[in-house]
Amino acid sequence: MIAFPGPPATVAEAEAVQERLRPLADLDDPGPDDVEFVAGLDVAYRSDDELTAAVVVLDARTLEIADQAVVTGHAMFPYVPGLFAFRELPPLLDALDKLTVRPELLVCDGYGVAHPRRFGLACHLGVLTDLPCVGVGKTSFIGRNDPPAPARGAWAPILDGDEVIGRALRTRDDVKPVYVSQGHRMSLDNACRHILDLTPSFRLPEPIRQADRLSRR
DNA sequence: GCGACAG
DNA sequence: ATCTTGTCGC
Repeated sequence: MIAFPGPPATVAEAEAVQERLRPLADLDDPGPDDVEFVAGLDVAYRSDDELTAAVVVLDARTLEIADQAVVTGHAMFPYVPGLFAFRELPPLLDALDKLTVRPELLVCDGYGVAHPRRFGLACHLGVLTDLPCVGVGKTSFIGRNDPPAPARGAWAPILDGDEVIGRALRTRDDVKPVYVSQGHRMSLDNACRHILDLTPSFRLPEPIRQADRLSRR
């Protein structure tokens, strides 16, 4: 695990960190076909800067909880679209360190390469842990996409100009899609396959739902 | 120049 | 993210 350096002092510095780390994200590794344990990560905000980070490890086959960890802390960086990893990363890394069961795949809320500098939270988290990592956003951020067909499993590419940066993936019939993008060591195809497997009942993947639930307690 | 803008 | 009532649908 690479230690998280102190928070950047300025927006420009934070952007420079992303530019510097971007080449370290592995977008060519297709990633594992199967994993035993998957972790979902989420952060809830209590007030302006008090936050609670939660990580829940699930058995990827049964989707039962195998381990979990919570960390409360204070945001050391303001919320700036494109830079919110600098708010959530420190407590999330602390929570990951508290785990007993080691996940082989990370699923985090927010984006990976579908980001202004192609280095969203999922990339940052993946690079620092060197674990396969996928980003799942709940709302659109960067790029444009046609609405996918209404059936679960349907998807449409998220395009930034000619570049495919992710997929709008329908995880439930007739429910708005989630936005999947590569973080680290996992292809977009494989990522979407895993996300569908991890989303049997609700709109959001089970690891994220559980982490969200845990973070608000 | 003016909005839009993950959580 | 969070502040929040009722309401539609399975």
